Amino acid sequence: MPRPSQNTDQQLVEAARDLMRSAGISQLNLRQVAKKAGVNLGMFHYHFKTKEAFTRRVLQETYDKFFQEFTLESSKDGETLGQLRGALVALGKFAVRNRRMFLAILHDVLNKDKVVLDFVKTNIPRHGEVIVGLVRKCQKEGSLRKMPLSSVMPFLMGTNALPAMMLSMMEHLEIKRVRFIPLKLIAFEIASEKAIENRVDLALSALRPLTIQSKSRRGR
Amino acid sequence: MPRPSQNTDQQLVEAARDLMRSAGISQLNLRQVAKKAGVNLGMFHYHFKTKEAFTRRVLQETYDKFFQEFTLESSKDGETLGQLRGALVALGKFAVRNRRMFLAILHDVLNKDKVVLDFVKTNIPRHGEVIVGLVRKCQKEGSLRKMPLSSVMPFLMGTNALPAMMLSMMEHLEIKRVRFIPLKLIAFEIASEKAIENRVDLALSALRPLTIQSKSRRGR
DNA sequence: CCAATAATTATACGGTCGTATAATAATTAA
DNA sequence: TTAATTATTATACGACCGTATAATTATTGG
Repeated sequence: MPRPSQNTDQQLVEAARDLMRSAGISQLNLRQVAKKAGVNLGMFHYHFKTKEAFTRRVLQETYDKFFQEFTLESSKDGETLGQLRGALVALGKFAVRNRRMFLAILHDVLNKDKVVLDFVKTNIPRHGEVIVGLVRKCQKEGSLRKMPLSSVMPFLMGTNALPAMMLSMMEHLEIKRVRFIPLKLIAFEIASEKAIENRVDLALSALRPLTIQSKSRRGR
Repeated sequence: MPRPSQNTDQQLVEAARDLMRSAGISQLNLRQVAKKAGVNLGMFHYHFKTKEAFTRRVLQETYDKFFQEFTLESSKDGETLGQLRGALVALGKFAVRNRRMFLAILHDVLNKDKVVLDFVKTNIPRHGEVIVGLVRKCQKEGSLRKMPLSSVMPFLMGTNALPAMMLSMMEHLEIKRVRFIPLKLIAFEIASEKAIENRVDLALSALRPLTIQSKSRRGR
């Protein structure tokens, strides 16, 4: 018996997600969103009351799937070092492939958005624990040198996370070339599977025992 | 014969630099800056005309001090590998010490703040070039393995940049502990000079020639 | 002391933004 | 057809921000 809804709430959310990709959630402009969605400005108050509630819903829909998508299921068989390598490569590939999303998350984290914060706080540790466990096991087995985790972990995490972020940021800023080299080429060299694996091997080789210095396992 | 200046321009710049550290340039509020400086709002227009001109000056003064430090520490004499190590350590210390500001700048970059973007685009390459030059020289001299720069550079840059960023972000989010370990302790282990040097040595050792595997130079 | 000059203050203009609300439109059960 | 209910529109309020300006203050050479 009421007037039927035209799902303006969903239209607004989707328009916002589009705009978010280029500008970030922090500088989302409600009038702009409404215009893009072809929906009246007043619908924000009708559906969501406040901007915070609205952005919460936008972020919810954006990040929900993203975080569930990635699970570090390390294969239980093989050497522990090989397992660690596999986990790091998987993490690296995921980071590189979803680099734009990572940058967006970073952006939202810096804006102290509560929704994103909750996601990050619950999801990052989960993956971290897997890596930590494997590193410890390797250290006990002697395949990695004994070093404090506070040194090892940031080092390992940085090997692929930072290249992915740097690349994503350059793309974000639409930088055309670095040192006269086209970004496209650099992107390939940074984001290729081989490059990701190489960086992991590079990092692991640095952590191996000093006595038996050798290349860490190569090839896929 | 005129009324003497109370250097309100400088007071404003310094107040802004303080505020910038916590929130970044992009969300700098002129009324807030004026209040912190104890200077009248109108002085902005008197001294700088526009906000953009003001933030440009703020950034300039902030950066100039940094660059002086960097060039000083990375141009000492000795082996090329030692120079590279010095430059990386200087950069690392710099990144770790000013991690809060780095995060703020990152925030501004993501917000596509025009002033900050101009700055980053013109100044970051300068630091990169120094490192690139040293890496190449090391590779020619044989103290580093020959590898494509596109692999080496992100790897080297990541060793200290990411730990610094991770730490700063955790502080930013007021995370109290990681894996039951107080953040203060972790901060010390990540940000100490020794830790910074260790990470550089770790990274460099991974890049050394495979035949003559040895620890990269230690000590300060 | 006075005129000239530069620095500082108080205040407001115009714009943008999130929010709010009264009026109106569309639908269906009765 | 009408009453009831929900959705949508047009519009405005109030706060904030960068910018602008007229008035006021402090200083010094003549």
